[in-house]
Amino acid sequence: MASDFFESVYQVVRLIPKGKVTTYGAIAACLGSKSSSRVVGYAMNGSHRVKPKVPAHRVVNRNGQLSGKMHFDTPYQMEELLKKEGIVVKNDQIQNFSQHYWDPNKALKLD
DNA sequence: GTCATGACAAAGA
DNA sequence: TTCTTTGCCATGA
Repeated sequence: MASDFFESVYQVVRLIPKGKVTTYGAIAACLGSKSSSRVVGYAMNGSHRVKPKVPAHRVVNRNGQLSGKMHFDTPYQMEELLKKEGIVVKNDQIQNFSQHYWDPNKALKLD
């Protein structure tokens, strides 16, 4: 059972449009606690057990690195999914990260 | 009930 | 500039 904080995380992650990615810190900041990025990552760890699975593959660390690819069914599933959405992944690193970056704060503000 | 750990990030030295 | 330390909250033992 996910706590409210986790639910908020899942909610934001599900808002990420296809072909876009965001960072743990951005989500944490979106929730109001920029320092909670670690909790966001842990929330992603439980993302596989929530009913509406969240596109966790669209969430990477601030370096654009596929930090959590090993937590998927298969370690290569994450980059596969990203590639399918048009994102170029090289050596667990998203290329043109700034180009694919999607800011939840901005999206929510614009609504 | 407490202790340690985790898909991270920002600030200090 | 890089390296180290602290914060955050939930989960598991």
